Amino acid sequence: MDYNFREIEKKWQERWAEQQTYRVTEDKSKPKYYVLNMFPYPSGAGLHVGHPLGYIASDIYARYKRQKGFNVLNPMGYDAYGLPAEQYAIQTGQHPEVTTNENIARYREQLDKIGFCFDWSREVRTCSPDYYHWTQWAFERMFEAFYSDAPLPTSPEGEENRPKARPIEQLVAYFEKFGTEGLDQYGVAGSSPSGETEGGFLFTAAEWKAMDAKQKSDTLMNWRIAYLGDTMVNWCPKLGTVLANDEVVDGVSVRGGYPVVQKQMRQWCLRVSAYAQRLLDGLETIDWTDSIKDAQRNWIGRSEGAEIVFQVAGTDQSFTIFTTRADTMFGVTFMVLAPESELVGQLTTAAQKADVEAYLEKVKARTERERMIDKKVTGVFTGSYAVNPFTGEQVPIWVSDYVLSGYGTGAIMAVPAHDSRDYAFAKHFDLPIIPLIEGADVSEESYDAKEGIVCNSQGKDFSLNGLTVKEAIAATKKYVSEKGIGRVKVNYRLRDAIFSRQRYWGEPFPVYYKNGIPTMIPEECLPLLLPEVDKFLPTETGEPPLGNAKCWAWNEQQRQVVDVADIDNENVFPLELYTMPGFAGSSAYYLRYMDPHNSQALVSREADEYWQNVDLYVGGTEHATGHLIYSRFWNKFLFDFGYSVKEEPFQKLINQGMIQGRSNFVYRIKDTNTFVSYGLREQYDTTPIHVDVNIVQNDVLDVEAFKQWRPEYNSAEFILEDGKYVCGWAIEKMSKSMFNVVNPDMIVERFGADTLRLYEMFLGPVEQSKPWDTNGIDGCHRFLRKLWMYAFDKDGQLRGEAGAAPSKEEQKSVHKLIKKVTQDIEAFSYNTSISAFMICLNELNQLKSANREVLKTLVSLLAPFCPHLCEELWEALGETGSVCDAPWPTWNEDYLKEDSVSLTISFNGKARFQMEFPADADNAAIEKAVLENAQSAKYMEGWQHVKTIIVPKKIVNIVLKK
RNA sequence: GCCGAAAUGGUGGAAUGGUAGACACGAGGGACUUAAAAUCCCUUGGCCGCAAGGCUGUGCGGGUUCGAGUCCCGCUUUCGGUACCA
Repeated sequence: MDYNFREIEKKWQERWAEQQTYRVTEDKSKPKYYVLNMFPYPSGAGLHVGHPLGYIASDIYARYKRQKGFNVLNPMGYDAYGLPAEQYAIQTGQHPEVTTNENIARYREQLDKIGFCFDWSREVRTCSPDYYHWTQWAFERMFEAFYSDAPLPTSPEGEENRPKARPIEQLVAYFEKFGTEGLDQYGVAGSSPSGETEGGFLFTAAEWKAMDAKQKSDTLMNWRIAYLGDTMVNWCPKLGTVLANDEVVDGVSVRGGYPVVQKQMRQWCLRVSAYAQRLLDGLETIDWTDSIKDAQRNWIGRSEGAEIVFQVAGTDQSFTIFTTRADTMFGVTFMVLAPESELVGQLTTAAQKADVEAYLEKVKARTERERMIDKKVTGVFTGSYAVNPFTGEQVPIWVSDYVLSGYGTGAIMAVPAHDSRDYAFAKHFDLPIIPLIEGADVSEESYDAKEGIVCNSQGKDFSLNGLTVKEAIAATKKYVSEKGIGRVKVNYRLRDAIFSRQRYWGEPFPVYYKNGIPTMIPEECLPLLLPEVDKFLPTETGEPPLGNAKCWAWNEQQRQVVDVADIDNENVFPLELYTMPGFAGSSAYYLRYMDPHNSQALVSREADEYWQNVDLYVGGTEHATGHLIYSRFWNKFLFDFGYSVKEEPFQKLINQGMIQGRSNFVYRIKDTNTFVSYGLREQYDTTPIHVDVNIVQNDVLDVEAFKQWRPEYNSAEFILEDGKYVCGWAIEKMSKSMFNVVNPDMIVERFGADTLRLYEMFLGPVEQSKPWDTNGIDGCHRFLRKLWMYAFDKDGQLRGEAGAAPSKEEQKSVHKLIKKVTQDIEAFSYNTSISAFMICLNELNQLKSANREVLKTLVSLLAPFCPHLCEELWEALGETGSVCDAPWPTWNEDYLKEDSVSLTISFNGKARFQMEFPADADNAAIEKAVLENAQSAKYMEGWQHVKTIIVPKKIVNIVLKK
């Protein structure tokens, strides 16, 4: 009887479904363990062998933990909103929901064939109203919140004294009482800074009270966590929508590759920046790789510096700059404003007006892409001068696009001697360069390093000369604060997330505009369903696709969605036409899995307290600065209001590597239909052509299949080597156009799911990117067949005597395996543990072993990797229940002890020969024996013995000298 | 530019500072078989040698150490991330 994987896998997949083997409930008698994969976007192309890599890795860990006695939550779902389905809808008129459902069905079918232990009863889809109900709900909660470092005087008793999000009513009450007076001291996060150096956005309680509803609404937008703001956005004209920074790569959209331009637009935003410090601090508490943590740290971009106020010469106007190099105040030779800065208009003199305006026009016309490719120095003088508060000197104020409006204050002091960008600018416009560090040569380039001794820095009542850069920075900060010409300031690179998209296929905002005031749909009326539209394109007037919806207005009185034609009715108001971005639905899905069918809350308190947070999260590094930041932010927000019990959502993170494709090539002789084998191609003038890897085996082309592959190759002729056509190969991205896509279904059909699972893990470390090469899969398949033959004889009878005890050698081999596999799984080193299985089985076969106890242990250990086969063997062994509940074996060190040890004897570090010693021999005895050994004498002849180093159980090194 | 990861046979990859190349693929040879499939055995980093054995070898150059693929310093290359962040 052979190993019939097709029958076995079908049988067990059916049985698991029938018996709901992987269904999990909140069982308080067991410790919990939460394993999560980043849920997939169900694309039309289906899965290729690269996709399940992470799922298999986490599935193995989930099964292992279950066997260890944990109650394991391992759910799966779909990130179902997205551009491809919508683009497809625009082209074909097919509703995105239809395509999405089809794709999901296909994904599910493919996933089911691989034998995952997902609890499908907990499946979530971001596009399902039960689900996006809670996405909308969270948005409303963020709208009704602001962020402050400390409670306000108007906060109720018992309000937590830590930086957190709080109900907006507290801020409103504060305005009622104090206006913006003194608001600064509570560290309130707002997009329009209320600090005294900024000016412009201060109001008294009386002024607040005098505001009408619209003005109050507009004002509060500056503090809400979810707010409407005018921001520069990445606008993709071709897609007709804005995109997040992580949706734009090299100035083009990730989806579709269309050009992206900068544009000022009124958008919904999330005040992620308020959480910058906590997002940074939280990294210390979680178990992620340093590379991902670093990526997030860089993205958040904390920098400590100072804000310093400069007066504009001849006026009473002033403006503030941010610098991390306060020590270079004496080297400031000009100032630069960002083109978008409001100051540009204020500071441009009449004489310079035309030049400045021309420059602004030019800058505006440049796309992000052009700016990135062409970094030549440009700028224009405003005509105004700023006064250096340290020296009283006047320096010109310029405008240039190398200064960004969104960072710091949108204005800088330029120190060309010690900043390479300022240096390039100064050289281009011939502005002075003053070196401030002893020995720094700035004739060719700037000296940017923050080290050295400061010079040329003597002011009226203040000198930095002789100090190190570090000391000088500190001294300047102190001076600036004391003199009231600035303050110490921490800046973050992290921006608020732009939260609206001009698309159809996304969560609708639960917002209507009541006389122009954005108003939330009452919580109890959620979810607000995505309306039907006839066209998925923007409207003729350029509004987003939801503008095509007929039934898209809100009747406040009836509390329901009504026809837009009713808008004349005084109770009917237009609904928001924007939809939410992709990351909206993927930001809190891990919480929903805990309690997916709850219609009263995102997650019940009880379920949340049981499951806490994700213990092991598996996914690709590409989400380092997108999803993994948004999710952490979102969860922290929910944590602040007690909706989530843990501040960090993902305790441990494993990043699986990418599976690259391995393409094959045939070589066509130019202008013929003759193909020459790889080894002979040099003799001809050939063109390499991609050939479908599925008709190539071990780099040998199936010539007949090739002729059938495409009509033009019907009459192809071949020049063979050794009777074979050998193909060339290369490692490339796995993609249809390279004909190197390997489909997991095909592998499952040919070798079985257990072989696929084993091989994907055997390929190399989970975290590492590696090419897929089907060639090696035989080895894994062979191992499973050998295991089958270990279990059964030719007649299909279980080998070995029932109840027979394993021999000492068998025990030793098996316990070695238990130890190795257990330790390797804990370290996610699956490839080496699979090797250990192979070694163990070879040892057992050497021993002519046939023992059911041994088999039972092997099956228990292999079950996480190859569940179908192990279920079959488990059943054959007469065990009841599923093998996923087989207790994890433990090893006994006694079996691993050796009677004797073989030591390598080396001389001056060079290994020469082996000697056997009793396991309990002491070092003195070993040294004596080695030195007296005849072989040793040979190597020691003419040398003098210095010392002997003995590494227990490994090596004896004799150190000699002449 | 900056940050991060990596570099080991024909290939994927193993090696708590202790015999480099485990395990697997591929290749070569052999056994069984009418044949094929399957299975089993041997060889397989390079060089020298009939052999015993020797030399050499983990991207490059130094260093620490009795001993370095592993640690330190300086490079090269590749891959990821990020980019006028003052």
